Amino acid sequence: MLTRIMVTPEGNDSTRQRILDAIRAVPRGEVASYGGIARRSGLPGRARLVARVLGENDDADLPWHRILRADGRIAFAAGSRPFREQAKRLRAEGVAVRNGRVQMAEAEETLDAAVWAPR
DNA sequence: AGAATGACAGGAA
DNA sequence: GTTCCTGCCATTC
Repeated sequence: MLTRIMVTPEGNDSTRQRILDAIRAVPRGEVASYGGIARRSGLPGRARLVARVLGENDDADLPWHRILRADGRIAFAAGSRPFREQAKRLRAEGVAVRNGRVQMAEAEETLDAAVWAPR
């Protein structure tokens, strides 16, 4: 039916797939923001969608721990179980985590270069 | 239909 | 440097 085709917004699986791919593209030892992933997925301004997809994800191989808020803070409540787990995984990759946050200004640029730079 | 919620972001204070 | 407030998007009550 036409209605069915026309109504499909973006909550479909292909959109989620693009987001997951962008997350998988983040190199080990690097980090990215929710908004950054959204932008690279062709979905500027939909950081919260990225967060939702991550929350519903069940793939153990997905590097979910490399995704932080734009200011470098871990998105989970400080001290919570997932919060500690994320900090642990990041440090395991050599990422400095200080008071639940990392300096990601440089990391973002480095990442952009790694992902987008032609050379 | 209106309000509340959340792994967000950006700018103001 | 931080904390606060507003805007956003999608989903759930």
